[in-house]
Amino acid sequence: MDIDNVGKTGQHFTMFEMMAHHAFNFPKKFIYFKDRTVEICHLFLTERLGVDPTLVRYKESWWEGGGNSGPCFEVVFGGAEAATLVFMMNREVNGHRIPMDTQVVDTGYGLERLTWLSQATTSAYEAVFGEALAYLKRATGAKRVDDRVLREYSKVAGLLKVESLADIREIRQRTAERVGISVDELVAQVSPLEALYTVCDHSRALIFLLGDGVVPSNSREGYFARLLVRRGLRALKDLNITYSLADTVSFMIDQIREDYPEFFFNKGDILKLLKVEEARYKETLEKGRATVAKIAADLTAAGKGFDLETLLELYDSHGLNPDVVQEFTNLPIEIPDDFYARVTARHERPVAEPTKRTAISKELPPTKLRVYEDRRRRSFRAKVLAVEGEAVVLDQTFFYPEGGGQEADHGTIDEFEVYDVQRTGPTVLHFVHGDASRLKGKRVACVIDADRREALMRNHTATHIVLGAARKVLGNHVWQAGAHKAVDMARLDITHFDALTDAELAKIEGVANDQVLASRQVRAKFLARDLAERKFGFRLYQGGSVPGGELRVVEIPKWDAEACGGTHVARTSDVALIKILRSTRIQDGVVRLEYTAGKAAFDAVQKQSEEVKRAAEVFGVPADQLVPTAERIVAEWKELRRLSQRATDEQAAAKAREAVQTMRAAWPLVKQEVGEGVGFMMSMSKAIASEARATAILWAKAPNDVRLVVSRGPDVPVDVAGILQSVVPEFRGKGGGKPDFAQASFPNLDQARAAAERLERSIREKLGIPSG
RNA sequence: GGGCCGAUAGAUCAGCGGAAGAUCGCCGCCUUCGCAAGGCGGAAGCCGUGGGUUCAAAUCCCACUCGGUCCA
Repeated sequence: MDIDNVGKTGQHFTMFEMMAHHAFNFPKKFIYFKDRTVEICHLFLTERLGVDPTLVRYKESWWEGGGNSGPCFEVVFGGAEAATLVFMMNREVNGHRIPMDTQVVDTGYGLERLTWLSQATTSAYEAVFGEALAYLKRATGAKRVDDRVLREYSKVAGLLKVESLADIREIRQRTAERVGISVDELVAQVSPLEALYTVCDHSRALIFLLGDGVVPSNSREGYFARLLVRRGLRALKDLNITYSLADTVSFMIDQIREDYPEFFFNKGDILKLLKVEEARYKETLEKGRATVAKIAADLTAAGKGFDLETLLELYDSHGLNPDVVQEFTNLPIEIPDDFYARVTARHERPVAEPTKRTAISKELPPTKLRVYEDRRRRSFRAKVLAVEGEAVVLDQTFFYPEGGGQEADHGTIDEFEVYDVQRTGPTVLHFVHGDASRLKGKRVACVIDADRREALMRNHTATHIVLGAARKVLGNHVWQAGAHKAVDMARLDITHFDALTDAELAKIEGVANDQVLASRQVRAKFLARDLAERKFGFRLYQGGSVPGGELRVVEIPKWDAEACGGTHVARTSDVALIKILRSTRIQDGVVRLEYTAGKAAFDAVQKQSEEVKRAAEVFGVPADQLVPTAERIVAEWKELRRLSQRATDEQAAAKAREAVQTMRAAWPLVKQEVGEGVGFMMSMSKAIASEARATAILWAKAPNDVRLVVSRGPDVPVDVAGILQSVVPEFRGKGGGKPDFAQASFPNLDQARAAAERLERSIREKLGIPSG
């Protein structure tokens, strides 16, 4: 869906609510399929909604997706697609299409379109956003638009495929003709309404996005949220009213309170996110204003206007679309119809090749995964069913295969060391060092590395605790955006609109450890999906959605509940200690927390205090004096550096003055070796060159070579760099510079001296004064 | 996940191979009954971090960190 069209066509929405009915036809239990589905649909439309049956058309075509396929019907009327009926009956296996045992009916009805079509309002927006629109209209005092204009407009729009600005222009053209007014007049009438529609639509979409845990950012769905906010704000600006997007959203949340109480509950968080995003856009615009002014000045100086390339660059790199740029400058701007397509084209480059995965081709026997039966079991016996390379397949296992961000268990199978455990379908692969093929068919003794497993369990439970703590401290918009649990460290990525302050971090750490001390139970149990969702809500899916009708729910009562397949300790107190090590903003809208639990946390704390102690020893002060001492010493160091630089400058200037004044020549020329070092020499050279008619040739030893500089005052008519370049190669030197300042280096002092001699002669010659 | 832009004085930025600049702000002086404005002077910089190229790097190349932005 092209969000550019929202508001303009009378029927496009950013978001739509879909209603549906499904039927799963199991082999032994047939419910209904094609004919009956179409019948149900038709009855619903004509009898329930009262749509004229002659307007409804059913278009049959073929649907494919997610490895499945089957026939489908598009249900179209009034030029708009109102529903889709899909009949899944095949599945793709190795490029072959084979019939499914269970045939599925999957339908979708667009609520907004049905509302529109059954209410016969001037546009879909009027039907869907009746009250919110009224709210905004009161604020704008928007002139009433002739219903006839709107009706024609959306009728024409419905007939055409809308893909570009050109299409929109055509719609306007045709509508204007039909109503009998000019295009300009039409646009003047319609555009305030378009803006209103856009605001309503985007506000609603944002409520759902932000309410479902999306934080505006610069990537993925977060970016979509950002886009909606920015477009919404621009539309509001066009309307010239003082309402903020937050006001509109707030009003709408109240409106839909009954249907969506969870958004009402999270209203504070949603509005907070919006306000942050609004402020951020304002900042971007402020910066943009300066950028545009600068570029405009450069372009004017060059006698040019804004070209396409500049506009693309401004939008792509600075977030300023051409409309905004036009507001900031008086220079004429031309925007081609395909501007946004060109932006997209800029990004179209060969995609990175997909990472190759060594797939195990053969069909392997399934493993009975028994980890969840007993979290304390560390040794067991099992039968080896197969050995594939380094992978051992057992008939049953208590090893935890890597998953849910938790690393795999290690241990041994007989004398073989298990270094990784992975799951492929129903099979668990235990990777061992060496050739274990002789174990095939035998019963083996398996032992899990207990320390490792316990560390992983603590870190995993700690992750649930920290997530709950972050949500408590930062707000309900916090969701898990990724997580990894290793042995000595765990990390959790959370959605949040800003980097964390030290205070917030300390608070999260504190709250998390309170939960550890509270010694809450950690319960894990399998629940039917609908039951689990009803009890805990969609917050369950912190690690993404989970397939299957049954979920394993890990619950810390009154704190956190997640669908999770990991291993956990029995009580939060078993985590012992949570130490947050650091937090970084890994991208806009996502903050990464790194922490450890249990023994590793203790080690981390001990290591930190060890380091503080050692640092204190370096300064020779007690540990509690470390900070003030470090501050003092850095301040002193800066002061000393400054003083030393000033002293060098002063001494060098004095020496330079002395050397120049003793000369009493028309063109004083100082040539000498500087014993005080390269820095001193540079200062001196600069000081001499501040005399209008003076010239300096100085050299000094550097660690690896000898440096020489030639500098001259502004009145001396000599290109010292030119002379230097012509003289230096003869003495195995290299260098260059500007007409009034040049430098070179030589391998040793003798070469430098000889070069200086020659330089002096050349310069004197140029100045027309005798040598010596 | 991919692309592009950026990081220099407290702030905003210029400089884009020859040892660091402007404007605002700050401090002092002049002018004033006082304030603002004005005039003169001054302080203030590991030129994001680490490597490389070069006689020479804020400047060119590579990596990293941080920020901005666009696209899927």
